[in-house]
Amino acid sequence: MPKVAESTIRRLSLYLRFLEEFEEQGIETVSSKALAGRGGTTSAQVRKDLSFFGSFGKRGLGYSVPELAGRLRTIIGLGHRYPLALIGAGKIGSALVQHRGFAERGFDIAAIFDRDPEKIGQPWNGHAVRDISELEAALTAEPVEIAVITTPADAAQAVADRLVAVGVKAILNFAPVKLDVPEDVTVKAVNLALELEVLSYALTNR
Amino acid sequence: MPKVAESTIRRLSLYLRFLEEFEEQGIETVSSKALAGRGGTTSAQVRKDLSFFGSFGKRGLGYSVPELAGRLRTIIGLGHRYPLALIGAGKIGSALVQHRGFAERGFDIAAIFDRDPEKIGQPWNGHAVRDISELEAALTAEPVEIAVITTPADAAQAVADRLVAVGVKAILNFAPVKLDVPEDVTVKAVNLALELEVLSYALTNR
DNA sequence: GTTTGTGAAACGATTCACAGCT
DNA sequence: AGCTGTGAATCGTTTCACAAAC
Repeated sequence: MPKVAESTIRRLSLYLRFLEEFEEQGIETVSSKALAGRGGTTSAQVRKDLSFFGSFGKRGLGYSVPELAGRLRTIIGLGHRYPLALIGAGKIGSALVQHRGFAERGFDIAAIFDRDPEKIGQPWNGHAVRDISELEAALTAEPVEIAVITTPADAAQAVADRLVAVGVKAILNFAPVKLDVPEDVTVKAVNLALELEVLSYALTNR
Repeated sequence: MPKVAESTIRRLSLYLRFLEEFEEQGIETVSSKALAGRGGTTSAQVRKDLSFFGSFGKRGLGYSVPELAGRLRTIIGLGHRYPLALIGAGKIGSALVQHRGFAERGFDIAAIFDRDPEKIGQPWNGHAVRDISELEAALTAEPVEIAVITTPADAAQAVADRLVAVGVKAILNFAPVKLDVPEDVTVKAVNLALELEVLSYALTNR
């Protein structure tokens, strides 16, 4: 398996989106230049990104839109749907559950856990909220590979430990703490206030 | 003004958080090693990051916690609060409005706009939703530097154009499209499905 | 003639290692 | 003795440029 930078993978995901748009429009063939123009990159970058995984184009012609889309789905691992566990039935959790973009891209929220007795058992955005104490039982019966943590910061590490114990291998973490996990578990952190601080810096330094 | 990588700015924001924790604990002085251990980096990285902006430490001793925190606030531009305009009173918007982390870090949602007549004028998470047609008038009367776009993809570029026209200089964009803006306007994109796809890739390639 | 695929070159970020203060 | 600040070395990513394929 080639060792590839995350920035490359992110661009591949974007290329896939563009290819799907081209597919809808019935466009059969696309050049690296056209793909690059659609996102904010260069044709050389597109070709280099793809070259890590193989050679999918025809010289002089470009890439077959459906073929390249299929290849990218395979590379990224989108050949099947992913059930997700969501821990934390709060504001962000609610937004994610309702978020159309997840299901559209193959990610289904399959189980929701919270600690708050007022929420447990209640219907919530069309799902039932389960008691966090059932986490082990539920995720043993129906395992997931990916979990999303939207708990407060002080609960996140304990939740992560329990997820890892039941075999979760990837975590999307919205809690503003660095999670400590075994190295075969992948964590992606999303920190919204941090993004605003980057904007603040940009505003300040002009 | 030094030209500094975004990755450096992101780490500075994290260092500031850690310093604030140390401050609460009454810790007076901290070494680059201690700051590094708290986030996931190295002491050399911490010192290099700070060195772009000056020399704030004492050799043999480390950094004064309150002083360094103050310096970082100045560098990042957190010396004052930022009013934000939010465009799109949907699920993600709702989560952001309620999100404690924004206000905690100095960002206040000051105006919310939507296109949906059912939402306009309604109280919504403690704020009033205004008609998007009032955007120019409202943001001229009370300008903001930073706006957050949570509209559907197909509305985002038009909204961005209007924001730029009323002087917005930084945009946090949750719509899954690349925004085209003048080069003096900074855009940060947040694409949640993309983060899951990065996890999918990691799961697939082991 | 056009566009890919890819080594080589350029660029950028991180890590090293040590001189210089306290 | 301990820890910072920083030039130099290393490592990784992007861009260039061109031969090969169609």
